[in-house]
Amino acid sequence: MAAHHHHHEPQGAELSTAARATLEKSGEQWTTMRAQIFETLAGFDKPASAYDIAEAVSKAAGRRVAANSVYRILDLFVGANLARRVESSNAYIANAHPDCLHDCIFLVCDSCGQTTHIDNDRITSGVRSAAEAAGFSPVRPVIEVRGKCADCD
Amino acid sequence: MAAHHHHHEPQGAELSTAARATLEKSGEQWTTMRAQIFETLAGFDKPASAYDIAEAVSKAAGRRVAANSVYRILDLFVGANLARRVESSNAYIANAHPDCLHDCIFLVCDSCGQTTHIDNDRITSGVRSAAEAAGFSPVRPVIEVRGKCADCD
DNA sequence: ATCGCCGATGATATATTGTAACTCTCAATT
DNA sequence: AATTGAGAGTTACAATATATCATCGGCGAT
Repeated sequence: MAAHHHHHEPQGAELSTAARATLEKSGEQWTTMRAQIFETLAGFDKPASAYDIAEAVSKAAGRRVAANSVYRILDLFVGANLARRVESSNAYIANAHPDCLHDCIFLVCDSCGQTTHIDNDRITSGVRSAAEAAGFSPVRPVIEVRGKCADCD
Repeated sequence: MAAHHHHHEPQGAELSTAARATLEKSGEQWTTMRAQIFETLAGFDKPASAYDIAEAVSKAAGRRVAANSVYRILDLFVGANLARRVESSNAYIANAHPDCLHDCIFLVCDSCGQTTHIDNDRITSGVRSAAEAAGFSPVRPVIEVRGKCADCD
């Protein structure tokens, strides 16, 4: 790994607090709905689709929450780096350290769906420079690896 | 770029011939429908969705071609390396050199949709080894970069 | 030859994922 | 009290993807 860089990986309530701080710092409100969606997303152990989240929040809150509300809020979260979208799964995952910005790499297990995330700045900056070398202005690298996790292997 | 490696990039009829050879080598038939879909896909200048292809083939052939047939054939093509799926666009692109196997990197312009493909074995093998180092057995790296192409920049 | 099998395709239906347009509510401000 | 604007709800729809069963045509075995 390139630059080490120790994350203290907050979980549960502590993670929500960190997420809230980040979101508010960007001028957005931390509403009840947003908190519920964030906590639900963080509670999944693998990437969740907007519909998974809508269903879980509906059940937990005892009232119907529509998918489009979930999408709005997920988009906001992705923009604020509180969550990431896993493109090859059409699903979202909470960001364990919203305060620090990385291009990240997801390892997605095709058999159990577990998705882990690694940081490797040497690789991601290599991808960015290769794109630049081709006359392209990179905005968002999408680097995901489909395969088998250690447990399923 | 790592290992240079000259592709003679076939186009049009020549590309179809190469695709046909590759597909038949893998024990599959090159049917009229498959040829039409391949040629249609190759005719697009940017990634095409299964529905785009279904529509174009329907128009060209004067009969209705259903999306699911297109999906079946695209899956076959992807499996045989005749086409690639661009995950972040939910779309497909013809592979200009079906006879040689690469992990490839797509540069997708968010403004015009143009998608170019680069090969860089140093990067892709770096991604594979990073995944392996994390106890993961990589099968298919998905490396795409969203951004702006030289023309739109 | 004809019967049955099989791969390819067609037809239909449905599931999943994602957007658009408009409304409602509530709280801050005027 | 009226105005405004952000957040959330409602409804409708579009786009992407899969499942199931039917049909057709070739081809080998009887």
